[in-house]
Amino acid sequence: MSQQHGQLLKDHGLSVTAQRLEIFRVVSSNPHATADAVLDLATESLGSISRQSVYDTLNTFVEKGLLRRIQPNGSAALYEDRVNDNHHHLICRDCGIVVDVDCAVGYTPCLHASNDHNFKIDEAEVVYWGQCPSCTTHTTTTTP
Amino acid sequence: MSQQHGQLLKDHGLSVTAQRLEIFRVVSSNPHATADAVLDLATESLGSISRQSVYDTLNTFVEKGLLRRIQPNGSAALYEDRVNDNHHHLICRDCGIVVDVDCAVGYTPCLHASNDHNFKIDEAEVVYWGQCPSCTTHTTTTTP
DNA sequence: CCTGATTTCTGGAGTCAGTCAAAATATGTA
DNA sequence: TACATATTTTGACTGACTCCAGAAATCAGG
Repeated sequence: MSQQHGQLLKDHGLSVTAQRLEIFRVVSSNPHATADAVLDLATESLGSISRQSVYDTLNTFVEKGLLRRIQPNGSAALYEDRVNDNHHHLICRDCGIVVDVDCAVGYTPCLHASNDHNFKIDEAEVVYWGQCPSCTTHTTTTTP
Repeated sequence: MSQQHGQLLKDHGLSVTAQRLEIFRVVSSNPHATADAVLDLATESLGSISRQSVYDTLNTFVEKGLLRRIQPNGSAALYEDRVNDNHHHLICRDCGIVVDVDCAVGYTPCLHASNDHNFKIDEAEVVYWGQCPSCTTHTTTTTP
């Protein structure tokens, strides 16, 4: 498993280090984790790792396409390892929880704008905003 | 014109102030402006206005449905006054320009997630990322 | 196993987007 | 015009990064 991750890093021209392997592992097993959460989790298992390394590594991974970064409503950035399917996100306006949803129709319909204005479009970002089940029940009315 | 805006504010139960009128005017004539841009522009024409008022007013307007807020991945929130049609956005990764696009199919198809996880979805925000025509010609390769 | 290159650590400074709380001021209605 | 309410100002403050730079540690190729 780490074996595979190591290979993945090499394939992307990155040297293999304990920190990188661990960060990748943490994000894989904790989708939608913040940088801070990654720092905590990696510190736990690794003994210690610097905040700077976490940010550096996360950024490198996003650049190389190993991870995907999502940044909802002003909250901290979240990282996930599902990079090769085009799935979208459902975000609760109240508690901020993020849930994956597969692409509405399956065949990336969202990649086609009605008029592309001659842009070279490479990604369609879709965010569904709403209220999650638990926030719905907690608040009888909307916002008091 | 400001006359109309004043009425609009009253219709939504808001008192009419110079700041609000100006902020509304600025957003109307500068669609996709950030809060900071609004602050700058309003300061220019008004002489002075506080950062706080800009944020307060923008939030109030969004709540009242006078403005729409879009929050693309990784950028500051943008504001626009087209609130009654469901249109989407095209953003250039290089220069950051934002262009409106009408909804792909016309009948808000994006409002249906493949699985809504019992969320009460109230909005689907779609952002197409790519490279605008002028940035495409300026850069022969991607990023040097 | 050596060596050069890459990565990590440390710690501090700086930025950006947005928020807080209390005091000062303006608005609109009686 | 007075007054209660709504709005704005002020200025500090927060969280989440980002950048810097030098030293230490680690990695990978020969």
